[in-house]
Amino acid sequence: MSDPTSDPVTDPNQKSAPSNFIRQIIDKDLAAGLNDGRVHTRFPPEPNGYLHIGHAKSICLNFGIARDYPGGKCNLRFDDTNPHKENEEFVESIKADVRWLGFDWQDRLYFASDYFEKLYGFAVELIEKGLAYVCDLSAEETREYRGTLKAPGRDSPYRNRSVAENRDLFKRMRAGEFEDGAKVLRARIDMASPNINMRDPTLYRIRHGVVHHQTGAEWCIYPMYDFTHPLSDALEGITHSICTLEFEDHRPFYDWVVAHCSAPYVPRQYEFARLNLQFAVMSKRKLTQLVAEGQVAGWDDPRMPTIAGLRRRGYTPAAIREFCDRIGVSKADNTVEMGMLEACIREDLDRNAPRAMAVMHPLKVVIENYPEDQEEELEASNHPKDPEMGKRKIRFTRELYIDKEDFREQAPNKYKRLVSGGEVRLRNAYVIKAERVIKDNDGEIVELRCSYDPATLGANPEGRKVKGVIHWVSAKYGVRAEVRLYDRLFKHPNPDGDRSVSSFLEHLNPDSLLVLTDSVVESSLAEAKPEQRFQFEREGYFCVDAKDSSPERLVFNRTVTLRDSWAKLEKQLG
RNA sequence: UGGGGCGUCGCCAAGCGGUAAGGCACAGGGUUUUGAUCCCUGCAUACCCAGGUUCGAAUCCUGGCGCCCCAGCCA
Repeated sequence: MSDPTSDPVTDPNQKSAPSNFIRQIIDKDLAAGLNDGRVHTRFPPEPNGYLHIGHAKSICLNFGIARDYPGGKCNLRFDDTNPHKENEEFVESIKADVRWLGFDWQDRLYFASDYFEKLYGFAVELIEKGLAYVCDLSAEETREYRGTLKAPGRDSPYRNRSVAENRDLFKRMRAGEFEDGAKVLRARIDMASPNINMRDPTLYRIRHGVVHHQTGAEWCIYPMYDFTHPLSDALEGITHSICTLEFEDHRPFYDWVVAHCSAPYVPRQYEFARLNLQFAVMSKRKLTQLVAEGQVAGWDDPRMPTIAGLRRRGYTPAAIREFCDRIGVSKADNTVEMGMLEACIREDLDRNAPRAMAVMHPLKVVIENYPEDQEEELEASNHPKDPEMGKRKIRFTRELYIDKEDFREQAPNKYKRLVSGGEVRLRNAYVIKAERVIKDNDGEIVELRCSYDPATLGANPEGRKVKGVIHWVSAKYGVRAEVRLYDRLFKHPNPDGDRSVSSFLEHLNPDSLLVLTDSVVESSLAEAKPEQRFQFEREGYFCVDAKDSSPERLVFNRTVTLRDSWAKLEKQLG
């Protein structure tokens, strides 16, 4: 426990993932002696946004396969063919997130833009073979000529240009002789194909005036994804090119490209179902919108389903990996419940987070029979089941705070906390009894006067049973802190699937963030460092905010609450 | 009146012709100085529907039904 890297749950290299249909395909390929026994995958993000939990599924799949098969490799390759939407910040965030998740691309960091020159060569090859042509149709005309889902398209009037003319025109496209949109290079396949992706898809478009984050102003023509991807895979010797279901009907073109260009290798594409999470949106367009409109504080806002957001929320890499293992990989559309993700982080943090006490809504308690000048240093264990996590000191004083939620003047019999005239155990300390309630002019309870039983430290009281245990913090030694209580960002389980509203934004949960500025935490937390995680007993798991917390002003983010059977019970009681 | 996929418990998901794994959730019970954790127990005579093949079908065949994706010079 002292060395987190020795924990099989924490170390991605010590636990192999459950099998799935893709691994079965690899097993068969290996058994058949394909690919010289190699297993080589790649994770190919476009750097046009931050990675989210859906990407984590793909990362765990691809890097997980590389990890679990002997000699397996997984490349990190940026699919950077559309400079208009991409930038270096996204490149860096993606690298950081993949690393943080615990995966390593070693020396295989690639960019599709690394291959621009080779890609150009392959395009020329297609032209030479009469399999590609320069088309002057406008975007709108191209759409018209394409036909519809049910009706075939028509051949472009430029479809039968000579090889020489195509070669010349394409060269001049590259040289910058034509304006944006004036010409494109298209594959010459079949305008009547029932598969729209085979109706002479665009290979290259002209884009002047954009600075590519990797290639600068070197190019004014950029290859399309469908052309770039299979060739990048081929160039890297990828054996299994794994992508999501929506690319399934692009596969014929993927195979066409590899077959007709003299690529050094024939990779195969396989598709799996992308992840949907309840009460979240996963499309990059929508996540970008949330950030751009300031609906959240940024890509790493703890309410975002991004890797950076989950990290800031307090999720661990191990929990996210575990989640990805548990949800599995299949081809069936799926929407996973939040409870699944929460179960994973609770499981990790229950085992690994040290305990501490923090009072969210402080209510002052004065223990009248505790001498004014007295104080004690008590011991509390950092984990109820793991003695190796050690103990810490906590200060007990005459004045302390408990949570407002833990006291009621009267309450149903099931209520196990403090009530007027009743007793309760202060965790790691004494049993106290509520003697008097002090209220302000509005009738609000502002203070409790209590007595304590000195014989109950580490011992049960004689002759009576104390049902409840509540947490507390010394008023004298406790440290004020800001606590941010996060909840789901949306109040609808499927915010972007509801056609009855004009925008998914209407489903935003107005209570997704509740900031508590007057919380008090035990003094041992004063030194807590950014990203350190704790269980605040009886409340939940919290982590020190990586950006806003400082020794002068501690800020804790709630990762997830503890399971709360009392809340359920109370609801049933009405 | 196109093409490509998918339909097994509330949510994921095994199953690959021999008689329905597992996880999450849920419900009961036990332990507990966290109403947490942990530990037991329960939870699909049933696999979208209907036919058929077979000694035997969630698995094979036929026909339906439902859902998802595709008409960017995005990925």
